[in-house]
Amino acid sequence: MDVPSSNETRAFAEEIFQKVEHKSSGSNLYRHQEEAAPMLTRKQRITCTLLEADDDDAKDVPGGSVSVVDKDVKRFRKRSENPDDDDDDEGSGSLKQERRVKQKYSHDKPDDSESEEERFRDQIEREDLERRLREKDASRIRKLTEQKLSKRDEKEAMRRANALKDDEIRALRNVSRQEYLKKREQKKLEEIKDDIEDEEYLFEGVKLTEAKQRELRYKKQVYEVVKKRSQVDDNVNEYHMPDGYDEEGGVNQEKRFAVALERYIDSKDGDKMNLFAEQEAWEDHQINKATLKFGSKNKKQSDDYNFVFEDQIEFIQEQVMGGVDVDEEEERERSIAKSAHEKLLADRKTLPVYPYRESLLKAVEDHQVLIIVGETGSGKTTQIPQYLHEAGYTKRGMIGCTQPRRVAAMSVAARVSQEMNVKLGHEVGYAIRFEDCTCEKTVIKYLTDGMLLREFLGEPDLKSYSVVMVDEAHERTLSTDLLFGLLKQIARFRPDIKLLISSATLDAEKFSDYFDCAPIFRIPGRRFPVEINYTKVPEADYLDAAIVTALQIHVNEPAGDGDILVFLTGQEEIETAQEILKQRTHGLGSKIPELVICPIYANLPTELQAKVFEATPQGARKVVLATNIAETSLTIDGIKYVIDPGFVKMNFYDPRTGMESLKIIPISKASANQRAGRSGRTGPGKCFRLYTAYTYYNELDDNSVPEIQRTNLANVVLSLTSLGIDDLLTFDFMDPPPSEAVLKALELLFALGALNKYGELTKVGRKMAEFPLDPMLSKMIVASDKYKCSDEIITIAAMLSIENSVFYRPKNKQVHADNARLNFYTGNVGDHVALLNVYNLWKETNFSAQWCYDNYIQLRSMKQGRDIRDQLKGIVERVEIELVSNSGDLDAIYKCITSGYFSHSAKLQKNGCYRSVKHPQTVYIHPSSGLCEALPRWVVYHELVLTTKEYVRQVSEIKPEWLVEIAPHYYELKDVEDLGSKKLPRGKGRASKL
DNA sequence: ACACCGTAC
Repeated sequence: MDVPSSNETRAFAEEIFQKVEHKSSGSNLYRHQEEAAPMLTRKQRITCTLLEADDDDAKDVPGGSVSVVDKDVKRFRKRSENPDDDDDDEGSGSLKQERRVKQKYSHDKPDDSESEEERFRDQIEREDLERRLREKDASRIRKLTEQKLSKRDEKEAMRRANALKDDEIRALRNVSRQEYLKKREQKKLEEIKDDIEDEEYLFEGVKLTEAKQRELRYKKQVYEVVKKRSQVDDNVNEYHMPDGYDEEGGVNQEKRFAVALERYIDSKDGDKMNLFAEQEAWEDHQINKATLKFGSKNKKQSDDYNFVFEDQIEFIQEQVMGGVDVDEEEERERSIAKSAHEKLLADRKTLPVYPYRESLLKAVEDHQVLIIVGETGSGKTTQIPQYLHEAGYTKRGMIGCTQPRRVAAMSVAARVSQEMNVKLGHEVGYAIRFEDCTCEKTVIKYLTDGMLLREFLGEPDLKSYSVVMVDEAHERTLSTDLLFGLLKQIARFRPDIKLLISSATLDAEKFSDYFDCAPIFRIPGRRFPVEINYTKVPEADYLDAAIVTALQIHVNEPAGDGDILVFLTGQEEIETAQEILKQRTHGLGSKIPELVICPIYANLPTELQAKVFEATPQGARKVVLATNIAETSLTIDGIKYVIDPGFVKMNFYDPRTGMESLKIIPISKASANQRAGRSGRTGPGKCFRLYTAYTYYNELDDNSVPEIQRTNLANVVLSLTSLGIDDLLTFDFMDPPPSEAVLKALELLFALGALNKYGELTKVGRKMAEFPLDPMLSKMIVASDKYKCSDEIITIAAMLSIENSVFYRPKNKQVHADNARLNFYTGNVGDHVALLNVYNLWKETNFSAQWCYDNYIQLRSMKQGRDIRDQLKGIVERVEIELVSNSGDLDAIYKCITSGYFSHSAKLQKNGCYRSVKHPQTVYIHPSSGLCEALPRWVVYHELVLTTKEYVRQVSEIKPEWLVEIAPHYYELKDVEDLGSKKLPRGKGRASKL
């Protein structure tokens, strides 16, 4: 190959240029003229030579091909003949300004004392500066021109691609699609054959690298498979080649050929690499599918999967790293590595974070708090704790790394334990609710952020930790936000503890500001390019637009090249979209390839969720209709297209009314980028945003409202109070919650008896803080001691914490599901007792899965409920509440519920709606409740949610006199005495003293 | 006439 590419030359030249400029700036230049001047000239000469090598562009640079030194001399001669002629050059504004400054500077010096030589030197300096500025302008212009050119190329490529699509559409109309596909496939086949022959000829007698050999083998395999299929299989629909290489015809062949040659030599040209990587990824994919299809399906699959996975990692590395030395060395290292573990170690070195190991350790050494910014896949979560361990930080205590999700904590811990070649739960462990997989030996501990928060309660200085890393901090969960405040606090009196805040966002300055200007350490990520498309005009109906877009992609893009992911807002919307898609694809029949529709949302039963992870059948395409669950919580392989309508359903809590509202709101820019990124996980992807670019740049917020500002804080306030933080209004939150919400929480805790009038924790409050539940539920459990029904109450508490996912109600079987649910309401009981019945009946069947299935109950939620119940049982014993059962006395249970929920009372009105007592407001019983038709006079409810109406959910009937009996500090007799009268109670009289 | 996500010693 010839000299460095033009890009490289230019970059080098610019770099030198900057150094020169830096060196010459300021007064230094004048103080060390003798030193500086010759150096300048030499460096300039190098720059110039380099620019000359870059011949195409050099012509655009004024004077670029003329030797600087010669020019200088000429210009000086001219100047010395005509020293006052200063206006022959037309500089930019900044140039002129700089010149003026310079002149002023030289005027400051007394003119008469200046020797001729000094003036000469000064002039050279000035000329130098001018020339440099001019060159800078030139390079900017050059860059702009390049950009323009590449844009033009892009347009051209797009035009060609569109022309092809038109072709395809025409083919669809005129010829039968089958015929068209067949033809195209044959053409493809010929192309592959040519390609293989070409390469074989080219590489004849050359010793090939292993990768190259494999590549050739793949190509042959592909050829065989395709040939076989085109001979045997008449159903072309099931399989055809992707469009990717039709677009550029012969030119592209050349490119591919060139790339094949340069592959291990020239890695600078990103586009070529992408093109190749895409093709290779496709080939790998196809071969894998072909081999999988003929192999046994149930076993050995994991091995095959691993094999492919590694190959994919390999090709990712080539994209990121490239370069002849590194690659071959790696190749050697890999082929030498025999055991799986050695391979893991080799993989570790290929992660983007690896080159930063030393500087990272240095930074951690020098600073107590460090903000780490790195894209997903940079290896920060798995590698950094290991580096710190290797550097000896674990001698003083554990390294804790928090994750917002349980699965993440578990899987990362498993991966790291493999890499370190230790058993999971020994040196490397994880801690999540219900599962503590650590021991005394544990030095690296992955845990959920909520879990670390709980650990704070038992160990307020976290002395067993030497390093705490808060991962995925940009997600700003309630727990991470609290951890920020607490960690910042302990960092002050524990100078030995190190804090790492890791985030994927570019908004790291905010984190840095919060942690007293902590330094930001950036690790470049590894990612495939994602092409982003906006709509031209705003779309009125995003659901319809999403469906149309999905079908467009399905028809226009080659089948088998990647699946589609659509972000919708909720279960109902997903079900609607599913039906419409089914209808439309059914209407098209066999004209288009098969479209597999996979819904996914958190409340979908596990068996149905699994469908989304199954491999897409050959020749078909999967379209995944997902809620926000696909944004962060789960990753689906094979997604190439993302459709983003730009909306999300979010929960907002209004502390004034105590009402939660589920609102569909536009997403944030951060969210939009996260969604787009889901398409570029395993190869180049495309994202279709169903809103305009203007909307994105001008109407979307940068980040979503952090959870702490839109949630009920009762639990948070109780936890913090039990940590001894009593002044919550001045607590150092990164984004403080509205003070109204804090006050509301304090008010509630006071009413529940958890705090005294000085805001201090009471005995009851201390007990309540032990429970990982809402304070109202905790109070209910604490009160059960008095009513002797703790056994039932902890079941109800456990069931209420999973309330929304107990009953499964699919759209097409709503009637069946509703009938099944009625069985639990026999005896006209409230929702609380119905939940108790569900649990007890399930327990009687010995926790049968079949029983759940028969009764439209979610097994997953029930299991979770059982776990929570077991945990509560343990805590109940510890806080010395007697565990007794009193199943006969339902009134005791209702009274117990009232002890926690007296503030959530509502009274029936004449027209069938309810009016909440404390903050007068019209509410309705949620249609899912068993009491929505019975309409009892007085009820307590678990929660108040605004969806389409103000609904109260999980309702039980109570007697009004209980309110006064149980909460005399909250209700007076006159609040409930108008029991018999039909008159509406006046709002004025009901407000009570606190 | 109806439900986003995730999490808690």
